[in-house]
Order: sequence, then C-alpha cells, then structure tokens
Amino acid sequence: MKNRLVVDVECASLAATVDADIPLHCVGLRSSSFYHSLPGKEGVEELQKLIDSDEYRLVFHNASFDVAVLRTQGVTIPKGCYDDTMLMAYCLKPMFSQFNSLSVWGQRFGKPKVDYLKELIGAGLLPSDASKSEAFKLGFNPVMELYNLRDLDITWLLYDWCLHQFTLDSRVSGAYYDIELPYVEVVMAMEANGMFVDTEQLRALGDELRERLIPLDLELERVGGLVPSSIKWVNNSPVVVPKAYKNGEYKRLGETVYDHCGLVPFNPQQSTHISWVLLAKGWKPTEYTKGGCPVTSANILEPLEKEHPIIAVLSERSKLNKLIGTFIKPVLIKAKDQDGYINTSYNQCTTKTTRLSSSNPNLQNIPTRTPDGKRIRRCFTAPTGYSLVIGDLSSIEVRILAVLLDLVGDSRVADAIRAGDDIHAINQAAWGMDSRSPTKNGFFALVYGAWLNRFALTIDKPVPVAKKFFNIIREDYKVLFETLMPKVWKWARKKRGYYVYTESGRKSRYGFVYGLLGHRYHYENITSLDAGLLSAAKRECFNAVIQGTGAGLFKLLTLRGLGTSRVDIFPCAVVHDELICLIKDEDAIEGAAHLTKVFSEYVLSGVPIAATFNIVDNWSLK
DNA sequence: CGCGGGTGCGCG
DNA sequence: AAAGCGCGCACCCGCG
Repeated sequence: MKNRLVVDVECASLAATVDADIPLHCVGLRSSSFYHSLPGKEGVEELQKLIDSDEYRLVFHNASFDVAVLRTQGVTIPKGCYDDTMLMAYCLKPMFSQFNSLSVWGQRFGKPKVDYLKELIGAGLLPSDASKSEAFKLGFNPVMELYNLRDLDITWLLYDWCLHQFTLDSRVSGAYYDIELPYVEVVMAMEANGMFVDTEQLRALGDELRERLIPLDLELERVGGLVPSSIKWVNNSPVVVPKAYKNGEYKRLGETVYDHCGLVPFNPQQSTHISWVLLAKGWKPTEYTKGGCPVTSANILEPLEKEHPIIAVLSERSKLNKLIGTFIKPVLIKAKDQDGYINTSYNQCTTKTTRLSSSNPNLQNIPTRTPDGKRIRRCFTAPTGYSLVIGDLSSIEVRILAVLLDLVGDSRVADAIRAGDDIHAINQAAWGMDSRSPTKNGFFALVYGAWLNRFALTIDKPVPVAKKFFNIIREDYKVLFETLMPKVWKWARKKRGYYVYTESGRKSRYGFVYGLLGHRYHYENITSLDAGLLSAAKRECFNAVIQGTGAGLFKLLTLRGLGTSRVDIFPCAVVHDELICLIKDEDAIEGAAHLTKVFSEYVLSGVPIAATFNIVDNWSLK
C-alpha cells in the first residue's frame, strides 16, 4: 500500500493545458508526514523526486488539469500513478455537478475554501476593486499558500470519503478504476492533439456562405420593414411597450428622439420580431411558449412556407447564420496561430449520463445532415504524413436495449443482432410501416418515453394514423413497457444500506440505478409524489441506463483499442460513440484494423458489439 | 456592462 | 391526463 500524496498546483490561467508558457505559481504537497506549498520550480523538483521514489499514490482534484500543467512543466507523471477526487465524486454521484466542486465539499467538511481574492485585498496585496483574473496573475504569496493548503485539506478529506464509499459499492468503484480514471489520459491526449482543420478551405466556405446571406437580408429588409423596438406578449397577443429613457423621451437607434415607441429594422434573429411580422401577414400562431410568445421554431413555420414565402427566406437565413456564427467563426478563431489544429476542452464530469461534453468550441455538434454542414466537416482533415481514421459504435443503443430486454425474457432483439439481422427492418415488416427510418426513430421515441403526439411527429404521420402504429408497437413490445421499464424504476427506487447525496444536498438511502458497467445514475424524483416530476424522472432514468451504458462502453473500448495497439494512434476527438484519430500514413491500415477488431470482439452480456474504423480523407466521410 | 433566463438548433 | 433523453452555444432580453 502506497503512501498518499495530495497534489494541487496554482497557476496563472486555466488554459495552461494548451499554452506551455503559463507560469506555474506553486505546487502544494501533502502526505501523512509533510505538508507544504512550494514555489513553482522548487515544487516541481520536489514533486518529481517524490514521484521517482515510487512510494506515493498521487491524488489530484481534477487531474486532467493539474497533470497536464505539470507535464508541460517537464514533470514526468506515469499513467496510473494517481487518483482524481473530482472523478471519484462524479462516479459516486454523476447527477449533481455541484458535488464536483471543491468549495461545496469544503463546506460539507467544515473547511471552507479560502476566498483568494477577498483575502488578497484584506492583506493589502491588491486594491479593493481588483478582479479574479488579476488575483491569479499574482505570483506566489502568503495568501496563495493559505489557499493552496486549504485545497489540499479538502481534497484529502474528500479522498477519504470517496474511498469509504467505494468500499460500500464495488460496482461504482469498478467503473472508476477500470474506465473513468484511465480515461483521463485519453481526454488529456485529445485536448493536446486537437483536430486538424484546413483553415483556407474553411475561410473560403465562410466567405461563400456570407455572400449568400446578402440577398436574403435585402429581401427580409424589404418585407419586414420596421417593427416596434419592444414587444411583449400578454395573454397570447402582442403589446407594444414604449421604452422610456432617463429623460422621459423615447429613442430610436440611440440618435433620433421620438415621442412614441421606437421603430427598429426587422431583425430576423429575434423571435418576437418574426412573430410580429408574420402576424401582420395574417399568421395565426398555434403554440405559445411559457413566456407567452408564439413559438416560431422551424418545425412550426416550415409547413406554412407556401402561405408565407418569407418563411423560406427566414429559414434559409437562420440556417446560414447558424453555420457561420456557431461552426465556422469560432473554429477559425481557435485555429489561428496553431498551425491549423483546434484544441477543444472536454469535460468528463458534467453530464448526468457519463458522456463527455465538449466546449470552446463544441466539436460534438458540427453539422453532418445538411449539404452545407457536410462542407464544414469536409474541412476537418489530416495533416501531411498522417491519415484520418474514424469509427463509431454501430447502433449501440439497440444493442444495449437488446441486453436489457433479454434480461426480462424477450430475446427477439438480441437474437436478431446475433443473427446479423436488421431489427428495424424486422420491426418495420412486423408493424406494417412503410420505411425503415421512421420505424427506427419512432421506436426510440417510444423507448425514451414519447407519447402519441410526439410519436406522430417523429414518424411524420397524422395522429390518427400514428395511433394505430403506436398501439401495435406498445403491444408488440409489451415486455419493454410493462416489465423492463417498471423494473428499472424499481431499481432506481431501491433502498441502499448507506447514504447517498440527493440533488437538494440531503442524504438519502434511495435514488439511483446502475448502468451495465457500474456507473450510478441518480434520480431523486423517482420517488416524487408530483406526477409530472415523477414521470420525467422515469423517462430520464431509463434513458440514462441506455445512454450511460453506451458512453461507458465506448470509453472502455477506446481505452482497450489505444492501449493494446502496436502502432501509435493519436486520439483527436470523440462524439459520444464516434472516435476520430490521426495515425501515421504507414501505420494507418494496421491501426484502423486494430481498432475495428478490439471494438468488434467485445460481447456485452451475450450481445455482440460492432464498430468499423476507416481511413478517410475528411470528417464528412465515414 | 456582466449575468442569467428564454428560445432555438446543431450533434449523439 | 399527459410526457422522448443527453449536451453547448448564439442570440436576445431584462436585471441590477
């Protein structure tokens, strides 16, 4: 049994993983026999000595940050020599992000985090109007030492708590040690590697899309004209609210003074403006939001395109603007000064279902379904000398559902998968539906709790027609709706022999269900007396088992694939069930075949898992 | 002017 | 009686 060494670094920026030049202020170290906070260089040398002695198990809170920072500072940290209390707490309690926060744990343990900025001001080291970022630019100082040591204390206590919880639950500790903890290295590798973008091509695409915006805007300006600057909806009808300024007058565009409500050019990005303009053309809203505004989303307006030609223009404009503003502009900004690589952040501890999330920019929602979207993906490619290798788990949610159905005595789906048959095609024939895609989508809508109206929308049929299929499917998969789902809810309500924390921060003996790989998914409202909250919890909880098991399995197989490869595979990005890698050209065939083999030889409780990794020119191809 | 909420929409 | 789930981000608004 190794000694415990809690480590916490302080540095000037949270973006340190990308920029190696960020100064490291200090390294805090706490073991059972020593306890100090050392300035940068000294701390780094001391830490390296302790790691090299091989006597310590390192403990970080949010290792993917600290380990990445320390490695950029030249510290050698072997894989597998550390724990991460943030990840441990997350595995025990994936539902509540606040339980990943050291400050919340500090309060719980009676050791509140030091308010660094406040204490600096109190000590006279900063003026009273200083900002948080200024505080962290300050070098090592006595207040930082206090702050750093307190974080070590909290992490120490949190580690105790998590280790104890793990002794009570071997399934969740398995998910941590076998999947989440080793996966930190994959996250760090992806964040460091980044995705390669052909910036010239992307910039040209952006310019082209912007050109297409011009005639649309001219047309909208012509048709929309001027609209009141401030519109509110009261009882589902628009009310123009004059906007009073300090001098009691009303302004337009900050210059011209009016004595009535200001008029502004129609802004097609404002839903209130859209509804105002459409209303003037005789549109009758059918749905209203909670705030009382007419809903102007695409699915509502699209059917009315013939009646109101402006809708087509609006829709086209909004799609183009979305592509430019969300997917082209931010990516180009990120790719600047980095030789075409864009580095995104992955968060391993935010989602309720143990998926990853991606941000700044979010690489998990780059378009793929529309022609213009595909052109954006085409810009994501491989640099000279490397091949882009991409693969994803094949219909993973069906396979997991098959395992669950098999558990409660309906092996039809599992048998179909084992026989290599297409379950959606089988269902389509059995239910008499006219094509595969709506069959599949409609089935999954029902699996995740959709009711008739939503189901009808999903399969794109009028409600009376949809009703027939709705009843057929509910009857055909009676076991799913009447045995499996209630069983999962019952598991989620099971009383435990120990306490877990609830969303409201209280302790409870109830309230989580396991994924097939040991992760916990916690739904406090699964015991609610409020019908609405209860049914929402039921839907979320059943969804979490499937989505979460898929996420865990994907992580596990990624670890195996990368860990057992003879050739170097550089992971660049993941999109839930899709892995994107760069491999040296000469190794690419072997690497892709290896990943395919590892992913496809896995069998989940009797149901085979499959994935195919291919060498592709760009991300629009799979 | 920064922040949070609402709306809408991209992906799985 | 009535209900798909999970994310992040752009844009707008109101708030203080």
